[in-house]
Amino acid sequence: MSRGKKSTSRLGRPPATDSADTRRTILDVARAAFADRGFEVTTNREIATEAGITPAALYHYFPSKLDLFVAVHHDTQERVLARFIQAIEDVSGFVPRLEAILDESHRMNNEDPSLARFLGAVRVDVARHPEFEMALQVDQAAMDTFFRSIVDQGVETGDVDRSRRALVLSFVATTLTGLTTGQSASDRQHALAVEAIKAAVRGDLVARLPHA
Amino acid sequence: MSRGKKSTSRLGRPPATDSADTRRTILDVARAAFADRGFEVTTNREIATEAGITPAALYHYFPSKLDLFVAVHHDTQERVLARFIQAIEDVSGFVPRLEAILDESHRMNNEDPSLARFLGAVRVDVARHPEFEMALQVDQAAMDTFFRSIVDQGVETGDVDRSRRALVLSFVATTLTGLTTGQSASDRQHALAVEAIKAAVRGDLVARLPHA
Amino acid sequence: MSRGKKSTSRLGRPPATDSADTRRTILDVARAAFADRGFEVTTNREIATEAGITPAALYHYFPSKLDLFVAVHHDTQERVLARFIQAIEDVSGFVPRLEAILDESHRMNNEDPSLARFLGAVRVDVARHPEFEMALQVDQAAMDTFFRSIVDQGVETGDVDRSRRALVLSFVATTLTGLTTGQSASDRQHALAVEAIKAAVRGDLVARLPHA
Amino acid sequence: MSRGKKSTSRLGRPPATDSADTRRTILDVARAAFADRGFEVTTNREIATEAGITPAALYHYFPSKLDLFVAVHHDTQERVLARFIQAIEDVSGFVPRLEAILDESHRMNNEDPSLARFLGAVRVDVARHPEFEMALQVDQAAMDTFFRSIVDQGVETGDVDRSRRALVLSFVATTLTGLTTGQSASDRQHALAVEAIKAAVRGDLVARLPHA
DNA sequence: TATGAATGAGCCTTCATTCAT
DNA sequence: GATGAATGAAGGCTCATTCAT
Repeated sequence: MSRGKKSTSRLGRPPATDSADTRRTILDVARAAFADRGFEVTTNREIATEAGITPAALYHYFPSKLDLFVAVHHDTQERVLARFIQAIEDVSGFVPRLEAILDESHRMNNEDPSLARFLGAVRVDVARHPEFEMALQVDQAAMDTFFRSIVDQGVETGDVDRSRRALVLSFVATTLTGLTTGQSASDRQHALAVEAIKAAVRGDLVARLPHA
Repeated sequence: MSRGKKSTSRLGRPPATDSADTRRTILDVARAAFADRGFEVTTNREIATEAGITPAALYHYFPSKLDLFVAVHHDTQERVLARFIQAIEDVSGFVPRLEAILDESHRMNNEDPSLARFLGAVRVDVARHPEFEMALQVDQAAMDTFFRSIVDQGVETGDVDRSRRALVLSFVATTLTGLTTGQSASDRQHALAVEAIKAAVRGDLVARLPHA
Repeated sequence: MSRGKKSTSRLGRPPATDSADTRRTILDVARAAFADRGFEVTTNREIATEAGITPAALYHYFPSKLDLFVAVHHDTQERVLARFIQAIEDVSGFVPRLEAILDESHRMNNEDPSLARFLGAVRVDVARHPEFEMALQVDQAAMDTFFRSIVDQGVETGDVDRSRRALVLSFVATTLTGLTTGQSASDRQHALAVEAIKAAVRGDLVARLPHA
Repeated sequence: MSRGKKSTSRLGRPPATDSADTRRTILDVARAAFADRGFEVTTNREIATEAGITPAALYHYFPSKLDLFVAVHHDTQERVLARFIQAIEDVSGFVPRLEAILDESHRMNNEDPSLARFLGAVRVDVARHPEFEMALQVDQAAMDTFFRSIVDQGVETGDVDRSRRALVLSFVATTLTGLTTGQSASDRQHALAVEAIKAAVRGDLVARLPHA
């Protein structure tokens, strides 16, 4: 992620740098930092250093720390959503689709754990900084809409009972929050959690009520 | 929340009680603050003001902000665990017990939402402050042990397939994290999420796979 | 102005200090600094150092740099106005009163040049920071009222022609601005300027129009 | 204020003229900015943006912000002085000349208020930045010399009493400082102040001392 | 037990300036 | 002649913490 030569940087424009590259690097580095340590604890200096620049240079790309956070959120949300959409493209039926999403989720967590972790962290940071809500709600809404549509299609195809629409939606939200917030540390842990959710959705997590 | 007037009479309650009161107040106030805003964003001044004292006075009760946080964690964990233990006392069978825990969880969220919210927030704060890990792991372990024992008993009674022990444990962890982190804002939302988890555990969240 | 022992200060409350004293010192030191260098150029660190404390300690007394500035303005305005009022107490007639004010002005400039210089500097800083206007206007109004009343009394006693009320007021304002902004550096220069204004008011600055 | 489109034809105005235009624009824009907000508060970016270029481009015309300020001062002083000199060309006698200067001053304030305001602001900025003193003193001296010569001629023609030379000079300085610093905001206010000064010089600002 | 005065470290941000292009 | 990317220095302010009282 960093710029290679560490302390050789001097005043003025550095030779042979691409602005877009630097922006991308900042976004990636910041996502990881925000995911790991949250908005408050992450400092501009940390992000900058990891991106191979100075804190002041950050302001060349983003007008403030909050704006950077919002940009990271937008970027991440967009990427994750694109993957989800692509994952269910050739899949039909509610349960298969949810499973496809969970699998894709696991695949992404494998490639770059900071994606899911960041999205999990956002929930917390938003709760702690009510000002964020407004700035992020546009992106947030896109994801909500996606899941709503999955469930709604399940209702239409008969997979999900109409009366259980809200229930299922709540389950998806709760479960995905738990997955991103608590279980994305190790690959094995994440895989296990994904399998557990799948089993629960299929209805065979525990033995078929032997008490009844 | 604020402390009563100090009695000037020589007889009566010993001063020690006053001190214990203040400590209790600080703990309660701090739990709410940490739950709402997290460790970083919450300032000593806020806690102190809400407890009716000055920031400096905090240091008579806890040697540092971190120690206060740990104390709050210990206190909260203890109280929640006690409620959980009591909730399953007269219940047998894995699913009924899990349901009892979920119900108790909902009841507690109703009485004092800061309990669950704090426990949800801890997970995040610990991840963000590696120093916390060591200090909290003793308390954390107690809760883990509790859930492990629930599942293990389920295995023994045959409710939980032995091969699925880890899976079920992961499900409980994921699900409870999601519940405390994401769904404890409104009572209705929390109730719905609890019902959703119960349905999933019972295996009738969605229609019995018509595709199969 | 400063606290004596320079680098002996350590953490915690310093022994034997009076809060009111420190506040007074800050006010005095800040007045001089703002007068000399203006609001922008003066740093909290400079003020603090000259007052024998750290920049952070400033915030124990004033919530922000702007509030400190406003407090200095209030304090200075109050002191100067009190002196002016006292100076004209036993004097009657417009010209004698204006002369009394000019003399008092000179005396004050001699005792503590920062008083007048600060008031001169304020005009500039307000023009440069429109946000200040609101904060200072209450104090400003008191001084304006004072001068207006002097002129108005002159009108009543017949010293000032009713039709020239605005003209005289403008002269006083222009002249006093010039005095505080431009001529308060050296005592001799200030004295000369005061005499010049007096002569102009008396009408014998230059020879009685020999051209006419 | 903005620069015309660069002509791409090989014939026509040499590029040097374009450059001179830009320089002129910068000077004008900077004068207004420095006059309004002073040296400190005005940023290179503001000046550049208003001149239609980038901050870095400023450095092709002036080696530093301070040099730009000095250049603006030189330019402004020169222009104002030229107008003053021209204003008194056909006028003789001290009072008439001073009145001519005041009138011209008012006319200039009407045409471009930034001229007078800048000169008023300089006094303050110089006091706040001792480094300026040396750089500006050459220009400053020209203006001083001009006023000195006016007064000296008054002495020679008998309009000004020889013993009052310094007094009159001080009056002119005080009064002009007050005019530029405090009264150049509105045209009406400026006009009134000019009339007030004239009246004072003529000796009929207030009624002829009835107390004497 | 509690307060009030103070510190030191650190944060976000701004700004004049530099240099490769 | 001009831009865009970057730096280093500094500034206002906040905060956990300390210590005399």
